[in-house]
Amino acid sequence: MSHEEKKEERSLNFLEEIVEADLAAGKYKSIRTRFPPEPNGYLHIGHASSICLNFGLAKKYGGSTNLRFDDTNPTTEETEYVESIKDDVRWLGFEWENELYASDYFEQLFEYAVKLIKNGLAYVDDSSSEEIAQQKGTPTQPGHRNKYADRSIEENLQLFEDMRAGKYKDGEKVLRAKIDIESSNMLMRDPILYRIKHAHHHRTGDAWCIYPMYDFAHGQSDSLENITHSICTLEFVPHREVYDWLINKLEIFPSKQYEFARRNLTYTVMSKRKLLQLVNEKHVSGWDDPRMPTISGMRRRGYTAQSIRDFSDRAGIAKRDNIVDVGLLEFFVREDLNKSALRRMVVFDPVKVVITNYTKDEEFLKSENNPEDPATGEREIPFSKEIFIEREDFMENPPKKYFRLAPGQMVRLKSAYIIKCEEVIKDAEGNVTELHCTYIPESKSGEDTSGINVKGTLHWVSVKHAVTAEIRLYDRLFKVENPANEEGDFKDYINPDSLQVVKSVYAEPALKNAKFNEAYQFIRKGYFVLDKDSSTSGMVFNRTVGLKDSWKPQGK
RNA sequence: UGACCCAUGGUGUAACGGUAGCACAGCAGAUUUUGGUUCUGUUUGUUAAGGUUCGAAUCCUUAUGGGUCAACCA
Repeated sequence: MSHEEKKEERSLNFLEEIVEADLAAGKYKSIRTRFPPEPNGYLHIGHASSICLNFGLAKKYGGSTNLRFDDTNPTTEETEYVESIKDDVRWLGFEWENELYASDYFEQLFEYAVKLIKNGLAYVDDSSSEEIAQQKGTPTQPGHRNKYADRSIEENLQLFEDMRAGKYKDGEKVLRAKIDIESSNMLMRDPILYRIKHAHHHRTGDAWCIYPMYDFAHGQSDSLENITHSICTLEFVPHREVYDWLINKLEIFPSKQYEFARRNLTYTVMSKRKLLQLVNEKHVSGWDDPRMPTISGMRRRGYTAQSIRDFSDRAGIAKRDNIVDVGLLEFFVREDLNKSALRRMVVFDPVKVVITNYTKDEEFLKSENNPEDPATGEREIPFSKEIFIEREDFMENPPKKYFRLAPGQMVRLKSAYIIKCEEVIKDAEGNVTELHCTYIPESKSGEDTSGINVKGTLHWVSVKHAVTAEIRLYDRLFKVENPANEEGDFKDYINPDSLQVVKSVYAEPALKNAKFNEAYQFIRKGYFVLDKDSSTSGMVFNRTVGLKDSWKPQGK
């Protein structure tokens, strides 16, 4: 029996295995992870995977997670990004143990550098950027040291102090670790530890004019925070050798780095550099454009935190390159929204239906707010002699399995009556302008005694009661699955039809009370949320995702 | 002509020397006052060649393919 139970459990990913082994071996009493964004852009769905991974791991094994901003490059980093990142992590549903900054450690890092110099493991190099690159060799050719590598400890100490004191201009000197200039790992060829940048830092202001490089900040910050498992993406694999070397020489807490493959998604790009380009060159309206794969864009689009967490969990992690079908993400939003979205009827492209035998002025019909959740109750929908239906829900010459309206055919109007199309009215050009129908009074929804069975059910809106709204329909941002892999500029593959705006759609009056952050399902159309561009003069809805549509017009 | 990482259906991810499974997608059907939901069934896979073993997706070797590394970015 316990055997059966075990088989039901989801197996561990490779990081969970490492953590369990470490815990079992008594290596740590509890684990500590960190999420270390650089505040130079907005978080995207790839980061969400990392967030879910780091916070999820700590949560699962009773540890904690720090939010640490990797802010060692003052020229690209801004407070605006810090705030958006904090918002996004909170919105995703995670709480950090401590809010920390690599810049908190600048003084400590400086002392670490001094220690290396005193031990003859770092030196000040006066070479230019080009010279250093040239002397470093190539991946297939070893590098060679220059004369500065032979400077005395005393001289190095003095020079490094002078760098800090601002005696030199940007680029005049750097501090380098003395590791192995001939290593097959280029990152071990005396990597730069500190560079001079007379730049204003978003937190330390003008206190410093030298800033540590990633390799001399990240591992040390991990160590200072007693991070047990420092999880990063694959491109940092070669950095691990430097990471370990520095921790070893500095004799500080031995944090360990583990790498996993970053999450890629089809029909979008996932690098901050590319996303920044889309924003700066106005291909999108901003970082939170609903077409962007950013957390803020997806939130505005109507994605729920739950669906993103489910996605990250289900997609899993491993060490091989991957590109997940965006359809998986859409599956999880639909799954979540189906349970929670309030149903409303909205006609996007109307054609008028006149119910010729309807004699009442109007009546109010009841309809469930969400068939998946009876607790949401019912609402009233006004019905009258003239209604709108979707233009695509009528065909004069329908194909075989067309369940909608056609001359002489009957359909059910959702939560109302069955109607029959009697006459098609056209203008001079032959366009359908009106449909004249009759209704079956005994077919009223909920009290149908007509005995008539129809295959199709349409959504509709009473003409004189309709309210209008603007809707924004989004499609994939790029025309190809992996724009980053295509020839030439990735921007050449932008989908010109990724946004379709319909200025005026017709909705049932209940939609007038739509609230922000509440999901709606426009019946037979898709899931929508109110956009922040809405005002008292008009509502604007974003389509989060369409409904799954298994109808194939071409039958056969 | 280097080093390192990786290779399981269309996609993602399991199987830890012993029946290749799960999710999405696809296909077929049932139910349905949303062509939605729900339910049922189903197609498709271990990069290749050797070796070790009673037994290999798993271990070894080689090949092939993909990725990463030559920012004073992270």
